[in-house]
Amino acid sequence: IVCTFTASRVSSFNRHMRIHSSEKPHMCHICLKTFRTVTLLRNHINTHTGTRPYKCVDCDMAFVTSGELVRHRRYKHTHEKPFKCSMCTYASVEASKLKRHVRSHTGERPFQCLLCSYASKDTYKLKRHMRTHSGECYRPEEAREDAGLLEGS
DNA sequence: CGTCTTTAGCGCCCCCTGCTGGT
DNA sequence: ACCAGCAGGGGGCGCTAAAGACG
Repeated sequence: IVCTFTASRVSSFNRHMRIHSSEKPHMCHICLKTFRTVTLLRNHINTHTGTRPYKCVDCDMAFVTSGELVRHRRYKHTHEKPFKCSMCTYASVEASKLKRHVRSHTGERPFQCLLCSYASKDTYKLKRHMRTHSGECYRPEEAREDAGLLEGS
């Protein structure tokens, strides 16, 4: 594996290289999940305890991380939308939302249903679609065969 | 070097809307 | 006409991980 990291400092490079190891020395005493840094662990424990140190000054919402607060403020208060679509006037608070939006231009449908020919532009639409397969008389093998997805059949 | 902050990303859920087929 | 089911587009938040910044 060739690591293309281009950090200017050796210390940053050394830290980066640690992500290639599975070393996660900091364990949550509640759920036993482990984390690479104490900061990550602290944030995680806050999700257990309900501690939300980052409070919005314009409403009563509060968040575990500063990033969540910034995003909330963009959505609800500042309406800053840094991610602009190059093909229309759409703009979004989050990059992932822009990515999802762009698929409405390109028609790309990366999320294929394994049981029929339907494919979705985002993960949740596929999940929602899957509910239509969960009715009575549902037989996955038959459905896969119908979709031409069973090998040797 | 360790910690805090910022940025990036995935996931989950919900809402509104339009289409379609059954009644 | 009305309604239910379904998919498209999008808003908002939960949480984790990596990189940047700093004492």
